[in-house]
Amino acid sequence: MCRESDHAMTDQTQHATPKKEKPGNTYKKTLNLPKTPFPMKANLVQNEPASVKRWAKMGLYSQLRERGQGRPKFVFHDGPPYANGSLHLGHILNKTLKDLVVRSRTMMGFDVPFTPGWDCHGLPIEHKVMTTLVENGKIAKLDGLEQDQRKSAIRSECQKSAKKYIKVQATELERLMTVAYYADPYLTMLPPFEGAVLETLADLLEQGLVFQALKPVHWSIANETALAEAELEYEDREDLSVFVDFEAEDAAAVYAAFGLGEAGKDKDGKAVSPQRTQSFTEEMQEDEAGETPATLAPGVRPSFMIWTTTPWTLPANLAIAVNRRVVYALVRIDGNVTVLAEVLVEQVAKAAGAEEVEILATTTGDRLVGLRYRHAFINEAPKPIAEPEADTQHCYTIVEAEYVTLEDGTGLVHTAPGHGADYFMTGTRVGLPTYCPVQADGSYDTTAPEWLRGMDIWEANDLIADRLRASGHLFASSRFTHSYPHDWRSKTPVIFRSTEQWFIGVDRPTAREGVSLRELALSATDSGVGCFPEWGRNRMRGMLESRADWCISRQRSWGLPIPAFFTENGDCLMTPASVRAVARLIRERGSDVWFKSTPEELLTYYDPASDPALTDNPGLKSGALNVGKLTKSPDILDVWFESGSTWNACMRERLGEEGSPVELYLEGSDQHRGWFQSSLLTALGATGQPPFRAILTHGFMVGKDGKKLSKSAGHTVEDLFKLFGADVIRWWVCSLAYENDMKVGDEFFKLAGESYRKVRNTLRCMLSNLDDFVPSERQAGETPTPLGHTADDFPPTSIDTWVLAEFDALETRVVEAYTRYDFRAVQTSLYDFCNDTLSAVYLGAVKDRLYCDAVESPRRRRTQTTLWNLTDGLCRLLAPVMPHTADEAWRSLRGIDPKDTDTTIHLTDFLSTGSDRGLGIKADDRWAQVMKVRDAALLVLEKAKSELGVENPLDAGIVLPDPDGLLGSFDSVDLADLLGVSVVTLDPGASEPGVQDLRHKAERCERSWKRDGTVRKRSDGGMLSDRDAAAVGVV
RNA sequence: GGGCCUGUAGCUCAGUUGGCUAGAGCGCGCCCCUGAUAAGGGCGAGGUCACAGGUUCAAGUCCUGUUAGGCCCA
Repeated sequence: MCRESDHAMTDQTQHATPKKEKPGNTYKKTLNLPKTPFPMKANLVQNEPASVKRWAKMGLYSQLRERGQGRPKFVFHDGPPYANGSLHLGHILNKTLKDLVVRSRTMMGFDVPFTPGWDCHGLPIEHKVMTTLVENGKIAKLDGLEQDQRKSAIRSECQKSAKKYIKVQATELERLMTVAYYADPYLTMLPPFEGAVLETLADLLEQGLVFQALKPVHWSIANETALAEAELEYEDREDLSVFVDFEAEDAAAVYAAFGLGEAGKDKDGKAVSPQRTQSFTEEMQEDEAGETPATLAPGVRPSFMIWTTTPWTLPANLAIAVNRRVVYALVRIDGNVTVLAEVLVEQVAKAAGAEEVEILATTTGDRLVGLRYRHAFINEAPKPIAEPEADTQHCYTIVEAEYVTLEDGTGLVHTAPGHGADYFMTGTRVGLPTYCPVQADGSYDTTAPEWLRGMDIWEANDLIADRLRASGHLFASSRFTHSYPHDWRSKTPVIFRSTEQWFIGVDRPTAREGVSLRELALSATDSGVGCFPEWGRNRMRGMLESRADWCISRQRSWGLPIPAFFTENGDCLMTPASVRAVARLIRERGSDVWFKSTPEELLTYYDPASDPALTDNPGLKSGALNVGKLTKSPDILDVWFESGSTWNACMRERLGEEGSPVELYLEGSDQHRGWFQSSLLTALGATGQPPFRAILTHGFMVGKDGKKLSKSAGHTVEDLFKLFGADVIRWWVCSLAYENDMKVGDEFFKLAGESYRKVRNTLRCMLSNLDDFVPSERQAGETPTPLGHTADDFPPTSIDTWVLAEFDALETRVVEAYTRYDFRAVQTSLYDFCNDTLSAVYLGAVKDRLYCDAVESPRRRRTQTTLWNLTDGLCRLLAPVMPHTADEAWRSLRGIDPKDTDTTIHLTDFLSTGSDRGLGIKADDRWAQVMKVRDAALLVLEKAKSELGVENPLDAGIVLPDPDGLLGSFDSVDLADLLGVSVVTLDPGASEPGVQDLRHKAERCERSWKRDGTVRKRSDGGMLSDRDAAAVGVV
């Protein structure tokens, strides 16, 4: 039926047949051959969950805390992942790195409490919940509810979703074998946490950093609500696009900017136009462009031409932006003299069907900055209703902005700070008000020109175009199809509309230091905070220098309410005391209380009479404040403010003063703008001190090709555990150069699996030679020196001493690497030690004495003592990386009963830590020289293989050159075993190692296969060396 | 488009303040062992240090530009 398997069977038989009986097997049973229950196959998929269960049963985390009493604390803190979906590789990376920190510092003698956290509020969850509600039709019911009830209903769904994913992620994280306080994580949606966040907000208010201002947000007219980026759907839409001329205020200044010192002439005084003779005069400025005769004398008032697809925003135009580096042309087009980007002249002329086009002069954008213009249909710059005192002196000026491009339009950008994020930034920078005459329902308010008031903006488009055409300001117009954002629910077009938002000002002085948050943050970044890697400092600085005020309000349901109240007159009540009062209530009842209680109830703990902050505000002065008439703010806090407050709401809340500052924040490099920064700003604002002593960043996972990882590609975390096991995944993470991008792919996990197996087999090899070994009671502490061996029994020249000293060096190197968070160095050091020092050198060398020496021979017992200590120490160094395997091997070493759930390596320290101090054995300095000789000898041996036909090193002897008499101090059997040969002789006169073919010179011991020169026929008839004869008990 | 970062053998990475014939592990090839055996060991072949300029007696290492990629902005 299955031919292939038949073949396979045949093959096996064929291979099996020629296997001949080796001579000497009669003595095999007299050897001490390796034996161990520690399996070669790890079977991590089954065994890891058993370990996880065992640690849970023993209460490892709480036992660690108990043991940590009195130890110095290492204050470490978890940045909260978002409670949405299950874990991905990025989480695995981040959480494994954190666990390496927790476990290594713990084993270095610190108490490292570590509370995991989750970011629970926010749009992604709310959006997902809303999508589900829309899909299953339940939304209709909710939309019929009163606002607070509707929000409460949505919030309860969101909470369910967050809880669900917290559970999913926590399970996965425990499966990853991270050690943390999973019994009581911090969740940003828990009442005490929420209360503490609001208290941080109160601290910032106290410092004068929190204020209200207008800011444009995506706005759905249909639903009268603000929308986030994720709630937009882009669809094609046809709009009216218009080219509009805005006349220059000072024509002479414009001509001067184009190098036309005297109007109509270039720098050389040459007339730019034959018709032009008259010099530019003040009177000329009064001329209307339309009145200038067809002669088109350049003396006419020039215009700045802009292009827009949203004519309805023109009433809010407050500036025109240019790019400093772009070349602009002064052009005569069909009777007008206008300014636009030189490279776009042809395109614009074509779009308008202009016939007469002449470039009169050119200049660069920087020459235009600062020129003033007149609005096409508004005489005096308007002020926002909410800010009647707004400063309008900088309106109607040419400004510069980086976003000006030459892709379409005119190279001059209509800038309405109230109607766009870019425009808003520009407006803020140059001091323009955030003017937005559009109301929530999409109609113009009373600050708009009379002919627009109350009108719907979409209707206004045509009206405005007509008006511009009539006044001669419309250069051209056309229908334009472009991709335009739409509300995901109503499918209607979205607009940018300015609304009142809350901000944390980064340039406002704190009451405490009198210095701005930006300055505080920059100086902390420069000196107060450590950065791993160091370039994080630069990156952070750059981001702090350019960042804008922090908008902390969101118009959503799933979050922590901003505890502001409004009076009937529109005055706002949000003082440190009022916020603390609400915080107290929220600590007791959670933020849901905000949506279920009246302002009066919410302010139960608030006493206006004793609030000093009210005295400055005439509208709120005690007596003037009628709590019963207040309304609640509908806004919630930006989730970044919540996570940015964890240093307080988690760390100080749980550890008190000991909880700050945190020693280390460890996240991906995207958090330079995210969590690192939000935490830094809130802490500096609230306390004046940075929340962390150092930040460590890692890079991102990329595909095999070095490109961004696609979301769907690769395995799920569950798959990874099943395919490779958590220890292998962790070993892989440990091997990464995490400061850069890291490539992922199955082959990398497989590779990690192979090197894991190497480590495992090395441990197994040592364990298998300790099967008959019982550590003695003689040495105190956790690392007994077995069976009568003390440090005195380890002469500096013995090979055991050498390897123990190598281990000491390894331990120092590894612990130091752990300290520097250089886990890659940890991994390579550990691997190299297993692969090279142990597997290739030491274990090969001591095989003979372990197998062939009499069981109780001091030499054999000394080596076992060494192996025991090596295994013990190595397991400890490996424990942070592979918690399961290290524990498994360590328990096997001590012969711990599998049913024993109380004993684990994870309650021990590194050997070099505190009382667990190692043997402190010192090896001979000349070992380095011996190892060099070894390398040279192996090379010669390799040559002998092909030249002499000596294939088995035990058939050879080696003559080592020893000009300095250095090797004489070493045991020649040690030297021979190190080379795997039968004998070593020293020759002071030789310069190169030499090989002796012993096959015909010396008999082969039937038991040890060595030809050491002492082999002869024994009383039992066998050919044995002296050592083997003694071991067997014959003469 | 801007800020920060990365590019050294097929793969993953070391290469301190510029001074080596540029290293290691994996993989690969050849060989040994069969008493760590679905293991173990030895030897060997692989590199114009992304590319192009420049500084210097000397550059993987410093400077400039180009190119490919990543993160964050725009």
